Amino acid sequence: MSSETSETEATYDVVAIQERWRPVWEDLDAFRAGTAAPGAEKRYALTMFPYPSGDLHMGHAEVFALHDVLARYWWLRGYDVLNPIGWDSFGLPAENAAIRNGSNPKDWTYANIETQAASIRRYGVSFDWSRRLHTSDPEYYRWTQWLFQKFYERGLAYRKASPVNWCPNDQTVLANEQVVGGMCERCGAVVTKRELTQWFFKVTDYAQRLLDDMEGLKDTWPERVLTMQRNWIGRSEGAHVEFAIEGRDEPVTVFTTRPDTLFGATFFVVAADAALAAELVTAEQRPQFEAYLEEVRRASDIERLASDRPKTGVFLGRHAVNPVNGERIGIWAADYVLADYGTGAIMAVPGGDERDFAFAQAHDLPVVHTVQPPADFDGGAYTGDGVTINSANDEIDLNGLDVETAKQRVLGYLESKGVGTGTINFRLRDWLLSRQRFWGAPIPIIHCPSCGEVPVPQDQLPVVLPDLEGDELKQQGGRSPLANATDWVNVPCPRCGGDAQRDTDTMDTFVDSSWYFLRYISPQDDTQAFDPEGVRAWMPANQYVGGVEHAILHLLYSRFFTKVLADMGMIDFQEPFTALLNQGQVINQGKAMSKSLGNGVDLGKMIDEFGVDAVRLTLVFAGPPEDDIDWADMSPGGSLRFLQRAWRLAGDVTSAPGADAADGDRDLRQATHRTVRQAEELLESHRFNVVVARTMELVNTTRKAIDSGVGGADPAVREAVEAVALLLSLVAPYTAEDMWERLGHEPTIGRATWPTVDESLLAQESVTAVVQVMGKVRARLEVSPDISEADLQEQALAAIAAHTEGRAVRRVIVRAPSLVNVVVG
RNA sequence: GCCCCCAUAGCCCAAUCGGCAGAGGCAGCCGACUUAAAAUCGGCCCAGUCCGGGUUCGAGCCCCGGUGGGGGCACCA
Repeated sequence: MSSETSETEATYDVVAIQERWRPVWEDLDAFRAGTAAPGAEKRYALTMFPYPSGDLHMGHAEVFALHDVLARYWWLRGYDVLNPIGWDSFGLPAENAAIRNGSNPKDWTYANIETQAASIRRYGVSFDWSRRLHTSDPEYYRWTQWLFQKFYERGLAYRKASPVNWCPNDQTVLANEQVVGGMCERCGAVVTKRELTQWFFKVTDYAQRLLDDMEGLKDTWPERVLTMQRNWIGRSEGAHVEFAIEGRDEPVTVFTTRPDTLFGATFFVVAADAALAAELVTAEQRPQFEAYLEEVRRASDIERLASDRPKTGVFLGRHAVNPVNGERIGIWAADYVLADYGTGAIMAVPGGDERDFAFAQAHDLPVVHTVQPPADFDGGAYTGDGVTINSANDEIDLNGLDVETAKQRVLGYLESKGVGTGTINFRLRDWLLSRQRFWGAPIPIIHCPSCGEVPVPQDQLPVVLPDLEGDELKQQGGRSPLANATDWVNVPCPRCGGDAQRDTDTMDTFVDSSWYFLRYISPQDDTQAFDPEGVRAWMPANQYVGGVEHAILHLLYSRFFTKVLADMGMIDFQEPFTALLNQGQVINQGKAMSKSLGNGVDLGKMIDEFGVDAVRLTLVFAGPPEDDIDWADMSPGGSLRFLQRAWRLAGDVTSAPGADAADGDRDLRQATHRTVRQAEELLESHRFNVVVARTMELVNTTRKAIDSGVGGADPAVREAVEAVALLLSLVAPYTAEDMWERLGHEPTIGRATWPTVDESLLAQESVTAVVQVMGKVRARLEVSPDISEADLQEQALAAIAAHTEGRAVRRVIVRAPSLVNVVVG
C-alpha cells in the first residue's frame, strides 16, 4: 500500500535521514579549510588524532562530539576553519597482532584505519578530509626522520649508555614518562632496569622554558595539566657542594636544597647502583657491598618506591671531609639515593631531613640539629623554618640566622672557597626515544666502523621499513626485529663507502605525534616537513581537545618540539596549543569500561538503536565537557525524543524562506534572540551542555507559540525554528540538515550563517523586582528596567507597609531594578 | 603523608557581581488520544544547596573547620 505522507504526518526517520545526507555531504565537501569568505579570520580546531586500535569507541564519540561543536560554530560565525583528521598509526598493538596471526602490521593498521574512517564519516564530524595523514606512511615518517636529523645536527639527539627502563612484556625500553609507579604505562608489566646504549632527545635543555612558558597558558589550559607538568619538570633550587674524598684526587659533588644545614652533615651517601659506589668501596668492604648491590638490583622499582620501607645500606670503608668543619664523615652506599638524580651522591643531614634521619637511626649515626626546633618538637628531623644553630667555624657564623639568610650566607662562603655554587636541578630527564620494536619510524643513522654515527643523507630519506611479517617480527636477545633483516641492515657507509649497518631501533611513537599538527597544514608537500607560510597563517592551534591521559607525555613533547623548531627559525611561536580542553571519560555504572568487567558500551550498537545525532546529543548534554559521563545515568532515548520534537517544528513553518520577521510575534522573537545571545556566551566558555538546554527551551517555547495562536505562518516562527536548526547543527547535524531542507534551504546548514542578534529585542519591557523584609521575600513589583533607585524604594516601601508597621525602618538596600531589602529594627 | 578539584530534587545537571534556589533532561504520578498498548501531547509531584561555625542587610556562591567522592604528587636530597 503506497500512500502520500503529508507534511504534518511526516515521521522522523533517523536512519533515513543519515543515509540521505551522508553522501550529499561527501559530495559537497563543505568543510575544506580556505573556503571561507576572503579575509576571514582563521581558526585551527585540533583534536587528538586516534590510534587505529579497532573501531571507534565511546571515548572517541565524546571527544569528536565536543570538538565538533566548536569547529561547526566557528564555520557558522564566518571563520576560516582548519579541522583536520589523521591517524597516529605506528605502535605496538599492530605488531603484536601481526606476530599473533602471522601477518603484516601494515595490513592490520590500515584495515583498522579504514574502519575508523568510515565510522567517523558516519558520525558526521566536520573534518577536512583532504588533509588526512597517517604517521606510518613513508611520506609522513620521511619528515619525522628529517626532524630527527635536524635535532641531531643541533646536538639535541644523542646516544649514551645508561641504566634504562625495560619492559619485559613489550620487550623494549621506555621513556621515564611511560613508567607509572614502576609499571609500564602501556601494558602494566613491572619495569626493570637495563644498562643499554640508547638514543635521547635533550629535553632537559628546555626544562626552564617549558616551565616558564606555562605562565602564558594558565587561563586557557586546565590547571591540573599545568600542575602535572610542573611536578614532572620538578625544578628545585639549591647548591652543588664539593666534598674532598680521602684517598681520591677528585672531590665528589653533591646537590642539596639545604646548603644552610651543611654543618649538620654527619655522613655521606652514594647511590648503590651508581658507578661511584663501586669505585669508592675499599677492598675490605667490597664483599658486603657486592652483596648489597645484588640485593638492590633484585628489588623492583615498585619495592623501592614504597616510602615506608627500612633504610638499608652498607658502609664503603672510606670517608669524606665536610668542607665547613673539616669533619671526617663516613661514606655509605644506599638505595634511597637515586643514581640518576642530581649527582647520585648526597650529604646526609639527619637533623634536617626525614630520610637521612631514618638512615641514621637504622645505622646508629650521629644527629646534629642546625635549625632550632620549636620547644614542643618531638620528632627526629626538623625540616621547618627557624633559627640556625651549631653552624660556625673560624671564618663563618650562621648561628642566629633564619634558613633563607643562612643559605645565602653559606653559599657566598662556599663560592669564595671554590667548593660550592648555587645551582638549579630538574627532575626532568632526557627523553629516551629509541625502541627495540619494528612498527615505528626507523632511526635514520648508519653505524660505520670507521666513521661512527653517520646520518642517512637527506636525499635518501625516508629510510623505509622492510616488509617483515609474522615470526620475523619477533625479537632476539632484546634487539629490534629490524636486526633480523640483514639485507636491510647492511649498507655502505654514506661517508666512506665501507661496510656499515643501519641503526635497527625505531622511534617512540610520541615522536611522530609531536609535530603532526604542523603537517596537517601541508600534508601532501613532498619538498618540506611543513609549509612555513601556512604554519604562520594557522598556528598555534586555537583549541586542542583531547584526553587528560596525555597531560605529560604528548603535550610536554609537543611543547618541546615547538620550542626547538622555533630555535631553528622554522616557526615563530613558542607554544603549539593556545587553549586546551580535556574531556572527561565515558564510564559505565561508576567504573571505567573494560572487557574484564563486561561493562563496555558498544558505540555502534548505540548508533544503530538511537542514531548518530541522539548519541552525540546525549554526550554533549550529559554535563560540563570536562566531567566524566556515566552512561548508565544517560538516556539516549530522551535525546532522540527531543530531536524528534525539534524536527517536527520545521513542518509547522508555512512562511516562505526569507520572510521578514520584523512584524512577527514579539515574545517569540525575544525568546529567539535571547537564546542566540546566551548560546554565543555559553559556547565561548565551553558550557555546551547548557547550550543544549537553552535550545530545548526554545523548542518548547516555539511549540507553545505555534499551538497557542501565533500559528505557523508567523515569520517569527520561521525565525525561531531556523535558530533551533542552527543551534542544533552544532550537535545533531543530520537532524539539523533535514530541518534546513524542510525550511526551504539548500545544503549545507554547516556552512549557513549564524543568526544576527537584534539588540533591541534583548531589552526587557519590565522586570520583576523582589521586595524583601529582613531577607524574606514579602512582595513583588513589575517595574521598568531603568527605574531609579529612589522610585523603586518608594514603591517597595509602600508595597510592604503592612510588614513594617510599628517597626522602625533602619536601612533600605536598593539594587535597582531587581531587588529591595528592608532592614527593620 | 602533601597538594588540587568537587558535593544543589530519586538520577544527570542549571543558577552573570553575593540578591526570588530551578533553566533543561531522565525517572515517577495524573490526564488526553486509543478497542488496548506503544508513541505523542498536556499537567503535576519533588531539594533549601554534605555537616558545623563565621563574614554580610542578604551566602549554593566568600572565609575557617570537618565528612564524603575524584584526581595529582610521593625516598628527587
